[in-house]
Amino acid sequence: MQRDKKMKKDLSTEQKIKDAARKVFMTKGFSGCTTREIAKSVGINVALLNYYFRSKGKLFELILEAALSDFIEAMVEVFSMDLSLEDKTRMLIDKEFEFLRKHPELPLFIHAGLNQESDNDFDQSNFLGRLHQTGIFEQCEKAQEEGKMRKVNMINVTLLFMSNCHFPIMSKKLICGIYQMNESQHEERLNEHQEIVKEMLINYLFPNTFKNA
Amino acid sequence: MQRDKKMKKDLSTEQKIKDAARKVFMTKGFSGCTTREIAKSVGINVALLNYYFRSKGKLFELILEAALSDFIEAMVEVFSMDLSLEDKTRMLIDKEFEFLRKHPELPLFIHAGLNQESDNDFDQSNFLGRLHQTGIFEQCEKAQEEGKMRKVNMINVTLLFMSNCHFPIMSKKLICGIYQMNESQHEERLNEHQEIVKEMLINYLFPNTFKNA
DNA sequence: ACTTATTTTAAACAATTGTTTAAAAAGCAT
DNA sequence: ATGCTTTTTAAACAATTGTTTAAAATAAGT
Repeated sequence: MQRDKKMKKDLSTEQKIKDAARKVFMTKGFSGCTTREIAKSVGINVALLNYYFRSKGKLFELILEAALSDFIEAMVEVFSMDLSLEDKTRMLIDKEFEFLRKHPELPLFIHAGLNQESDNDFDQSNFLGRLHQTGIFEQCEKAQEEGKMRKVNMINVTLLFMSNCHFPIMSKKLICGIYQMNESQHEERLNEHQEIVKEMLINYLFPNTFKNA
Repeated sequence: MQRDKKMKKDLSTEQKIKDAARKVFMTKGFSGCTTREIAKSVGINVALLNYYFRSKGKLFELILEAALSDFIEAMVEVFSMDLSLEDKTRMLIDKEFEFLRKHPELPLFIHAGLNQESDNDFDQSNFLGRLHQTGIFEQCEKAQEEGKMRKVNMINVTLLFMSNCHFPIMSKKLICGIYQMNESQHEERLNEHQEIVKEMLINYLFPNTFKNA
């Protein structure tokens, strides 16, 4: 009678395992760490890990799904606001940079994690549906018909946002390595980049509002 | 007397190992594969792998370094051409997309690989120096002083290019997962994105040459 | 042909892996 | 306290890991 039957306990152990697993998986990846490492960082026995979650793989899938959900939810939050598309653009980029500064390992973890998994059916959380519910697609479609927004496929719009927000964060080591920068120098570049991306994307997606550089 | 003493042999075994290691490391990452897996894919014994290269780690570093060099070299090639900055921009993006379509695992491999390593001193190949030799920095500086190019730090310029070329490739699984796309649909988005990125970056970096959308 | 150096292999090494088993400890109702 | 369930542990499992050793096969030099 594993869990699932009665769940009255304090939940703290299960949650502590998840937290530790998240931290370890994030920084080292699935095959880059061991179950014992995770257990040790919680202060529990290895067997307890398989007691709560059935296997290392199952635990990983859980963490990965949660990570995906986290960052889709950040988009949903902004899209649900009552703002113009230009303001949503600015807001999304700012929120994304802010969020990713706190969780810089997240993008790389997600992409590497998805590549590790064999099946790509992460439709369980219905991310597309959650995005649709915000009405962002209709808002864009309307703006595009009115000539206020450049007619670009929404998938490409998504790519533009994600490319310019996620990549600068995940490429930290590469960029610092090439340009021989330290942490604070990179931070400075990142801050400037945040403004660059905002201006560039708004200029490109809403060309009528800005006619000058 | 390992290697290094006399190297007259045909080299094919050593190269075959490198090729196989590159392929396996690329798709599965350092800790995602085993030395036996690599050896098997070459058709040799495991010990031979440690005979040519001293350890799994050493072999990995070699592959990673070569991968980094490969993609810096692609940039160097374009920067060395006798073209205007606008043309170099277009050329670089096209070459980058073309190159990455052939090696889609490369960016993720590099970023994940750099995170796995403890020391980030990959200055051995002197990437920055190679970039400087092309004269691209002077060309940009001159254009910026003449008001033909937006005054943006070269590190940010690098980030803009890499973000918009690398990320669309490495995010394939994520984007396909969210938007429920198959291979060919994704390919279509990618082709369109290539044009989008070209126009967007040129509009942003060289605002004088294009005043309209 | 003989000697020497290089390349390749089979086998073993000790350490670590994810997972399971069986028993102990802790909680909880009665 | 007594039973029962849930939580936690220690120990063991078989499989796999990277690496090494010692011997065999091949090539090269004379």
